[in-house]
Amino acid sequence: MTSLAQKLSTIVGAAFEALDLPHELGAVRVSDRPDLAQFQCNGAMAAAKLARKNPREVAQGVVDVLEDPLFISDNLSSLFYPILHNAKSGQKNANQAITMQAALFKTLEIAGPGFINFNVTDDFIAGHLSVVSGDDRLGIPQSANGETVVLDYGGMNVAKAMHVGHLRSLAIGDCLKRMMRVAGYDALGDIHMGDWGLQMGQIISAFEIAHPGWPYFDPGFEGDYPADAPFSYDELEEIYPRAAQGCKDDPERLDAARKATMELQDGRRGYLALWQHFIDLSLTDIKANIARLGVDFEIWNGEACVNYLIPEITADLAARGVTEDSEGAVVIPVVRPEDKKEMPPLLFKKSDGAATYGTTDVATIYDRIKTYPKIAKMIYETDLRQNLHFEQVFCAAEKAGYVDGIELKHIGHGTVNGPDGKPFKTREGKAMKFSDMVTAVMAKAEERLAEANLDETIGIEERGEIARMVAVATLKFTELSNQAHMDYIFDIDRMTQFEGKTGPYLLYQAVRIKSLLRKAEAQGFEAGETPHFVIGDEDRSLALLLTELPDHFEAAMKHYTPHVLCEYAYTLAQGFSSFYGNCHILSEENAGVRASRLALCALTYRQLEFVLNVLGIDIPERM
RNA sequence: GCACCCGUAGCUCAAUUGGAUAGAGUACUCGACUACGAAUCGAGCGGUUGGAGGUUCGAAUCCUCCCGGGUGCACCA
Repeated sequence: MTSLAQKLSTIVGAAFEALDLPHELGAVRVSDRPDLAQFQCNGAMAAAKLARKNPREVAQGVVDVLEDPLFISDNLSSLFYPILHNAKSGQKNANQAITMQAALFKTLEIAGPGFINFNVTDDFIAGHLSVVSGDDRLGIPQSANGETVVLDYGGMNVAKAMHVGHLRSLAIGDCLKRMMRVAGYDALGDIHMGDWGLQMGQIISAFEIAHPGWPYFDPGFEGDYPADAPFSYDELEEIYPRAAQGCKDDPERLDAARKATMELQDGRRGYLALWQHFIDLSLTDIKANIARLGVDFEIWNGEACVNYLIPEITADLAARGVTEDSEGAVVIPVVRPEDKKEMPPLLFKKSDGAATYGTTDVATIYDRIKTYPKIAKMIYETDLRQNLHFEQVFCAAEKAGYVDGIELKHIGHGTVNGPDGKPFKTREGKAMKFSDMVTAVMAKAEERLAEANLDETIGIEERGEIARMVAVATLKFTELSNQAHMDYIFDIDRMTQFEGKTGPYLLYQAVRIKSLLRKAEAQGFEAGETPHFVIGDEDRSLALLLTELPDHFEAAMKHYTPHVLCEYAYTLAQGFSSFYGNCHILSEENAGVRASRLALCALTYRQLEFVLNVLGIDIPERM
């Protein structure tokens, strides 16, 4: 099963092959001139360039092959089972072949410098949609077979409040994970918390200054440390920026922080106990935040999780001759032979022996390979500014020979700016907290729900849940519909308009279909399991849209670009809304047409639900 | 200094990776709720794709130079 355009590509590709031209040049796609045709193939022009021929002549040659009645029946009839199943196999004759050819193409013509334009018959569209309707995967092929993919996103820091920027990594990473699963991978999200660097030493030593009497700081203490932290998460979150600033201003405090970091990494008991409080408190906060967003992780590792592996890896890297000493530190030179530009070496260990994020990132790759024997990809979703770092880490892992046959991919997102185009700040000049942002959007959604004439049977609880779903749809859809690598303008007022190209629009259309289908059922109308589609002028554009899903999914997979799916979801929702406004569905008197239109609605709903699900957006029953 | 990213309609963004007449949303102006939910639909307005060259049947996309904005270059992550 594939898209309709891919089916056509198979036919046209075979036609190119019949002329000794590359099969791929027969690629057919939805036309970008719908006034001229439904589908187009541009390969004749590329082929003409290769063969140094006139493009229109090449195109004519392809069209001649396609118009040969025997061509399709001889080569490709198996592809068209649904519309051709009336033809008895093994009984091909010229008449029947003509029938098959005519059953596919309504028009077939050459335009401009050598475009081949196609219109297909309504029966062909109908047959295709019947098959799609009967397919659990809606025509999307499975491209993987249970290989493991680890996605590293979120990257929240311990003791540091989540801010608006985390929405980017969370939404994109989670969506990529869902895409990978649909494709057939065993995809695992790793939060990979920032819990092991100098910041930890900074906080520890700040506490040591403030509370020197705590048992965590007594080297001779041998008892049990308190199970609960003697400070709250809010206090922790507040102490961090002060500690960081303190180290900036005072070299002695910085030294103390460095020393504390190293001792923590060395396993000093009291520090570890204190550090565990940081983790516990931070996790509680993080889990509450991501639960509201509907995002989750399978792997709750942090940088610290590979600490025990560092001696082993350090030795291994040295044995492989990958590391070098440099100014007392251990580094990995990472210039690839083919690279022209200079690249600074990866700092693997600081001169005082402490680990950096270079250390833990390389160690994590090593660890994942051992933990997941079927690993095929590691995908990192972080701020774009870490680009160089990941290039270095990936190159180091390659040089060490850890990642043969494994794809390492960094997907960077741009900075979050305010409406003024500068890095986002609240009116008070502070970074907006993630939780405040979600709360604000939810409040707007509640407000909007209060204005709407909602069904009185919707209770306060359901209304709250609907508001949450609308808020999540808003946040994720605005986030995901931008390309990741672009800087991002965060404008909460614009975001909460809930009109036009927004998450709530998609929910609204989906809810409308759901409501319609409920009514249909109540009236005893059914589309049936393998619906028979009747495509008329009012149905055609929606029907054609419904043939496209696999193409968009494939494009999003290939380039790791969720915004392609957002675009399709919106186009489909809009196509439905237009269809809905233009024709009778329940009130259609012709039973066959009515059943077909209901089946179009049902299929639209399934596709919308599917895409929204991949985007991480849930649909309410009503709104 | 070296490297990377960005510049498209007033604003926010697309453009199937080199295809035809550069598309959406928003804002603005009209029009449509006694057929199924108006958070909707239809129509109009809006462009020298930052600029200049080049490559070719064809460029927002590729190459060169320039302008403007942002970012990164080992002991923070």
